[in-house]
Amino acid sequence: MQKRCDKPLIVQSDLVVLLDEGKADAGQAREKLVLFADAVRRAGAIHTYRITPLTLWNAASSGMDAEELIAWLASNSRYELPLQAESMIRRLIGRYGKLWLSTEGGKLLLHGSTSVMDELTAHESVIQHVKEHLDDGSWHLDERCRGVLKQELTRLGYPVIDRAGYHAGEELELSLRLRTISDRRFELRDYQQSAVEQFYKEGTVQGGSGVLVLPCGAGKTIVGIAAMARLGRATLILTSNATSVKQWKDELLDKTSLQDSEVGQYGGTLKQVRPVTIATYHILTHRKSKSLPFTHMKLFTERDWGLIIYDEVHLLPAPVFRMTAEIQATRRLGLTATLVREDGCAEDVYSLIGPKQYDLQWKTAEAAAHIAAVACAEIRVPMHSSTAAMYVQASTRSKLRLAAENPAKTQIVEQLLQQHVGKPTLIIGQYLNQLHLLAAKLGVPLLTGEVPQEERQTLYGRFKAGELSVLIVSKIANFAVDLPDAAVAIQLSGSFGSRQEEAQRIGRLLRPKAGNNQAWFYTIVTDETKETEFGMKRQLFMLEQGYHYERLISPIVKDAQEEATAQ
DNA sequence: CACGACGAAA
DNA sequence: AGGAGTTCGTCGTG
Repeated sequence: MQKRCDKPLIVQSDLVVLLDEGKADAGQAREKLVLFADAVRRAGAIHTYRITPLTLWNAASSGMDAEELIAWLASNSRYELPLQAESMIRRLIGRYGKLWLSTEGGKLLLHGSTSVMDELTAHESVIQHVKEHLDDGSWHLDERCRGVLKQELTRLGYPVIDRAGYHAGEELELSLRLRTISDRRFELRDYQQSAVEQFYKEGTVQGGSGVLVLPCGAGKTIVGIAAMARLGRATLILTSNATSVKQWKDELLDKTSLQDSEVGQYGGTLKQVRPVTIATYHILTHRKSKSLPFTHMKLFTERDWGLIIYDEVHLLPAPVFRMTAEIQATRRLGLTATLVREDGCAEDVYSLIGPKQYDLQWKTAEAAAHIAAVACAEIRVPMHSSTAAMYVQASTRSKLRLAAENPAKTQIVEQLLQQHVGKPTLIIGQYLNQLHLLAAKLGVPLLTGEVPQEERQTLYGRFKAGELSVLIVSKIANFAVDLPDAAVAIQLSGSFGSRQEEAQRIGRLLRPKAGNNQAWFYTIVTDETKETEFGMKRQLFMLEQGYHYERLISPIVKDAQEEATAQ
C-alpha cells in the first residue's frame, strides 16, 4: 500500500490543486487532472492547477460525475480533502444541467427547478429578458436574448444547456471524395470521425454547437469539412488570415465534390458570397469609424447559413463574440489546437460557441504517430558580460527586453545548429533587432513581416527542397500557415508568457518525420531574470498536454563554474 | 483601371 | 504590458 505522503496531489480549499511532479504517480494523475482543471503556475517540480466553474462544466458536459471526481481526488491526495473544496465541487457540478433552454411553439423557454429559478429572480440582468412566467414554472424569453442570456447566466455561475435547436439553413450538395484531385486516397482517421460525430449527434438538438480541440497537424480543416459534409448545409467559415482563407478553399476543392463556383472568398477585393463562403475575422471587425456599425456584419445574414465554422477559435476577437450572440439559432463549430485565451474570454467561447466536445491530447496523437514526437528543452544562459551592468540599472520594462536579447544566446544557437546539422531548423524570435543581428552573424536568411509574399514563397520553397536548412523567422511564425514544417526549432524570445504562442511554435514541428519520427524544440532564456518566469508560464499548455521540458544548463555556465572552482 | 505604397486600427 | 504582423481603405502613379 502506497504511503499517503507519496501521493502526488495537494488539494486546497480554494480549489487550487498542487501536483508534485516528483512523485511516481504524477504522470497518471496529470492525465486525469487536466480533464477538469487548468494549469496556472509552475514552480520547480510543483505544478499548480486550478479547478474553475468552467473547467468543471466542460468536464460535466463530457459526462464526468461529481462523486467520481471527488473520490479520485481523495484517493490521490496527500492530505484529507478540505470539506469546502468537496462541497464546492458538488455544488458547481450540480448546477450543470439544472437549467435548459428549449423552443416550444416558436417561443424560447427557460426551464429549471423551482429553487434555481427562484435564485435567478434576484438578478435583474436575467429577468429583464423574461416576457412571461408560464404556469409550468418555465419562463418565456425574448428570443433575441438567447446569446446574451447564456453569457450572463454563465457569468453568474449558472450554466444553461441550449436545447432550443437550430434552423436548418440552405441545403448544400457536398460529399467527401475518396480520392483527391492529386489522386491520393483520402479517408477520415478514427479520431476525426469521432470528433465529427461528437459534434453532430443525430436526433438530438443538444449537439450541433461546440468546440473541437485537435493538435496542430492533426487535420482540423478535414474535421471541419467532414462536419460540413455531415450537415449538408450552406456554411460560413471564419478564420484568422488571408492565407488560411485560401487554404480552406484549396482543401474544399481538393477533398469534396464542391465546384470552384460554389466556394466564395470574402476579403480584400473579393467579396463573394456563395453557398460556402470563407472570410477572415478581421474583415468582420472592420468599420468606417468607431461610432458606425460593423461594415460587414451583414455577412452573417446575407445567406441562410446552416453552419458557421470558427477556425482558430482561440483567436476570435471580441466584436465577433457580440455578433455571435445574435445568431444562436445557427449551428456553430469552433476549431482550435489550444483552447486557451490569455484575455479571459474563455467563458464567452463556452457560452456563445458551445462546450468543448472533443479534446485529442497531443501525446495521444503522438503515440499513434499521427504527429511527431517532440523533445522539449529549456536552456538557461547567464546574462552576457557586455550587458550585465546595463541590466542591473535598467527599468523593469527594459530589463525584460535586455534579458530576451541577451547576446550570449548566439553561442547556444551555434552549438545547437552544429548538434543538428543538416536538419531543417527554424530559429524564432520576437525582436527584429535581435533577429537581424543573428542573421548577419550566421549568414542565414531572415523572414519578417516586411519580406514580400513572393520572396517568402521562394524561401519556403528552398527550405522545403532542403537547399536551405536554417531559417530565421519573426512573429510571422505564429500564424503563417504556409511556413514549412521543420525538425528543429530554437526559440530565442517570445511574448509575455503566451501559452498559445509556445504551442503554435512547437506545432511547426509536428508533421510526422521519416525514420524515428523525432523533433526537437529548444527555448533559450536568460537565467536569473524575469524571462525565466515568463518562460515557465509559456510552457503551461504543453505541460498540460503531458510534455516535459528538460532543463539544460548551458555549456557557457559550466565553463564559468569550472573557472570559479579552479580559482 | 490596375496596382503598389502608405497610414490607421484592433 | 509591449512589439510585430496583418488587413483595410485611400491615394498616387503608370
